Amino acid sequence: MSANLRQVAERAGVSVRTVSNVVSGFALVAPETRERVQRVIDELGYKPNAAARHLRGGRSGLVALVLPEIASPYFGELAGLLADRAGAYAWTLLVQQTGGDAARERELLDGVRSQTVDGLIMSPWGLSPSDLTRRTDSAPLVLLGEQDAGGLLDHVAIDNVAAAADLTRHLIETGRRRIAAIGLQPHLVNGTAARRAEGYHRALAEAGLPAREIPVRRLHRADGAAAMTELLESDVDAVFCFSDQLALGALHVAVASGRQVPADLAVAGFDDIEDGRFANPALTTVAPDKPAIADAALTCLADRLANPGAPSRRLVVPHRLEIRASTTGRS
Amino acid sequence: MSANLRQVAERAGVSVRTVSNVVSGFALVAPETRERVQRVIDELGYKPNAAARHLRGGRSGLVALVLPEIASPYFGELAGLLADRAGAYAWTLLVQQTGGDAARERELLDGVRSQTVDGLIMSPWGLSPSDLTRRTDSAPLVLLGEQDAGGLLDHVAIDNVAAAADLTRHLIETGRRRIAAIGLQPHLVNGTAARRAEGYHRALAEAGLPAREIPVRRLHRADGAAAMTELLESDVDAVFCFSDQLALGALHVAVASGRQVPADLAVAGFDDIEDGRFANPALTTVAPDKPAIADAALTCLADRLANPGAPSRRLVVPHRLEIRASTTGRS
DNA sequence: AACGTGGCATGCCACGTTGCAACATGAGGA
DNA sequence: TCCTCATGTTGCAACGTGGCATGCCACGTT
Repeated sequence: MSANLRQVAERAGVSVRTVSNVVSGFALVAPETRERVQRVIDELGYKPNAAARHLRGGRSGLVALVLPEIASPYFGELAGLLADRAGAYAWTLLVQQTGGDAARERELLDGVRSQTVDGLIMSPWGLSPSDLTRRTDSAPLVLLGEQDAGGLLDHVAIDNVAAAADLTRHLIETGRRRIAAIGLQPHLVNGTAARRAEGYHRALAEAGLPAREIPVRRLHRADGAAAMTELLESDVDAVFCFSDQLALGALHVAVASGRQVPADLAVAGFDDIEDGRFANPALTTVAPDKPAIADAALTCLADRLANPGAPSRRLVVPHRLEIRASTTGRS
Repeated sequence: MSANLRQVAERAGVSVRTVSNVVSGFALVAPETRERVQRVIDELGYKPNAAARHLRGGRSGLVALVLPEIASPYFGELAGLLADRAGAYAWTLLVQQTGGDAARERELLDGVRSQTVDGLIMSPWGLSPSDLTRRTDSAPLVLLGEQDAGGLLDHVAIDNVAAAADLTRHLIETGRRRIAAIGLQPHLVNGTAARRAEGYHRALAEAGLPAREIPVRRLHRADGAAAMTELLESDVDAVFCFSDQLALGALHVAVASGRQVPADLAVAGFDDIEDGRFANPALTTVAPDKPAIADAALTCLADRLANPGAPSRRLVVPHRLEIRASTTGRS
């Protein structure tokens, strides 16, 4: 059991209030008093009680990161960046997994634990815009990924349409003509996959090429592998997967079944997860600026907390194409 | 701003205490009173205030997961399992990254945020046993991975010596004779790599084969790639990496430089991360029972919380060998 | 000598909850 | 009739902190 303000105060021969002033460092305290109190603080190993501060001040210093699954490399990398950078805002990150389940997302959005946190950073999959805007909880919320919530909520995303079009154009430039896309999720409300599909279609239309789409249930490697197995029977010469995980699953099946990548078949992904850089062959992908996403999300949350009434913002973060061996053949 | 007990009490015409009884569900409350109060609770959307509960009861419902980096697939997968299972204990997971830095680990071990949490689950890299036992904070602590803390702390691990020996024997059985190991971290106090090295040496000694060790700074793919680059000049016919990430980096370099895996060179890892299953070729590895690790850690923490004075335990979790194409050639 | 000023220090209170002990009520037994 | 007991219900106190208003003192000014 750690010491409290009262014990420090008694031992230092000052009032509780003065110790509080020393601890928070703000108010007027005579240098010698401050020093004496500080000595007692060190002696007793006093640490401010977070629960009391939270109750008194209304801030917990916690931010919830709500995402489908932390084990997914893209979210893992993002979580790492967020956790590191949260320190600059005196925040600690708390992880909530939803599995992409709409009911669970709604529950987390609106309460249970949300009283505990100063804000939420969320990547919703199953929630509709109306779910998002209808929420009753008042904790600031920043969305990751594209969510059309009628411009009523803060969110941070890359330009998915442009990115997908860029990547598709790259495939066309390397001579591919029968380019399939893996990764539409018709059962989800989440707009991200739809945006990427839009970019894919746009680039194909420009070049007068046909589209071919394979929907998936989830974005795991196994889904990419299953989709690729299906595609092996057709004569596609390129596959654009809407996530690197899908692409790695597809790549595995393609290579394992004897296809030459990229000679026979180009494979490209999205997200620039570390696995892709070390895949065989290395995976061409769209690389969102993840540090920028993390910074934007935290800054946005901090701004919202400081100014709850401000108009909501849509922050667009840069991305770039990472051309690697899986589409160009140079290793 | 959410309603509090007092407002519910006033509206329901009962005392604050009775509402509290209804909310916590335990004490004696007449069915009709309970129903009336419950109606008001729903009406006002009352949610218990976590800060006040924490202050009053001393429990926050938070458990800190302290690890080197959440973006590392092994830790990411483990964090996902822990986050999911924590719900069964009414816990929420909070993530703290150390980067493997000893000073940061010590800081997290002993305070700052630890007042906030009911317990810590930690995977230390840089801390010595004496650092671990010398800590002043009283929050229950469970260590992940092998840590020789003089038997004074709870920890959960697989039998790393046996696992490494098993894997090395598998390599020998497939005809390998010049087996290198990548992954010793001489600069770290962390005992895990040393245990794996011990198993590796033991199996080699049994077969009368020579050892060859390449130390690394970290366990990232890039480190495995660098180590493999070094090894390419020698004539090893198998590489045992102490993590799948190292192995994937090594595999990438080996394949990219034209080696036939597994014909010319077998590559094996440790951890059974998902990437390895979909690598080209798929990666042979030691698969710790991760769900069991997560369960053991949480149970252990809960037990310790219930009974702070109990003797500390070392929980050994099962593992198994996952033989895949990177060592056997069957894909 | 009286007054004003500014630097320090303090006491009181409230944040929302739950443990504890006490109290009200009505039923049942001596 | 009185006492006991079980069932419901209640008020008080305390967890540790920070905002607010005020008190105190020394010093400089009028």
